Amino acid sequence: MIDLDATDRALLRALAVDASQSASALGRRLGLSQPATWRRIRRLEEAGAIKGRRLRLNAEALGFGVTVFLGVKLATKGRVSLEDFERAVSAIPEVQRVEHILGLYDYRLRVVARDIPDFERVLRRRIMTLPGAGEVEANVVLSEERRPGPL
Amino acid sequence: MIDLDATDRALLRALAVDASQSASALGRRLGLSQPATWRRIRRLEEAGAIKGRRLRLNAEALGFGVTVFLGVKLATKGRVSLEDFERAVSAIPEVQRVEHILGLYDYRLRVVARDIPDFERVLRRRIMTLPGAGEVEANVVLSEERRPGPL
DNA sequence: TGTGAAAACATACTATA
DNA sequence: TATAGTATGTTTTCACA
Repeated sequence: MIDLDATDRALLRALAVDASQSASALGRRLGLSQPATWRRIRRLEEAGAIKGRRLRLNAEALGFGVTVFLGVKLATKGRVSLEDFERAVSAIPEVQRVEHILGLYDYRLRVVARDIPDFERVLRRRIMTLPGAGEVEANVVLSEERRPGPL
Repeated sequence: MIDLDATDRALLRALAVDASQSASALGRRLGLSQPATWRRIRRLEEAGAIKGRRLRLNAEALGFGVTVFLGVKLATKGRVSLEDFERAVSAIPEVQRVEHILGLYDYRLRVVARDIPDFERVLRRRIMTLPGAGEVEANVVLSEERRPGPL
């Protein structure tokens, strides 16, 4: 585990909200020079605290208006079946996230589709045919809010 | 809805995986000049296809080893109670995502905590006391894979 | 689209605690 | 030893012809 001082935490908090801020702008707000800020960011990357930068896409604007969470229960739960399931599910482009969880369902999948008929196609042709897939529960996402998290 | 040509889609796909690529490096791979690449990215931002850039943090390395999904059923479901609930839940720093969904539960919350005792504290002091919160189901996340999604 | 100024990144070197 | 600052080269961004 990496331990951070207050400045590192402030940096991560600021970058978690908007990663397209310059080191000099960030440093100015924290009372740090541009190279000092840059070095801290680099150190956090090397230490593994920062895994990378991702684009936040607007799925709706790109024609993917339907997001659904699927709870999937496996019929058989050996080590092999988990790996088979994960491999097969990773090959479905509409699956945006695969969560292996503890509870009533074994996996939670975040699936993005153009519309409801498109989602039905994915569900019937892709999800229901997954190796080992048993019971499936679907939850349509009405709205969603992302927050920076603790720190 | 924005419509994209094949080059735009290739750009978004590449940036969705790693947003810290320069316009010149991206353009080189796509057979595009640096300014042309840069202008396309800018156009996609202005059109709203790109909402921003986020940092991918390593929660475990930062001492937040426990991620739990909570399904929350509201006791009363008027318009006011939804807004009250959402406002109150947004004030909890450990809540990383709030999903309003259709199904057995009304909301799904992604909660990040340092460890299980820390999670219990959040659950008892913060979640159970939310206005209108009824039944709560918890699913500990064992592992997780993020994928670029369709496009 | 290509060019060039302005900005940001990245590194060397020095100072300070 | 660890992290700050100043100075400076390099790359990227971004506007304009």
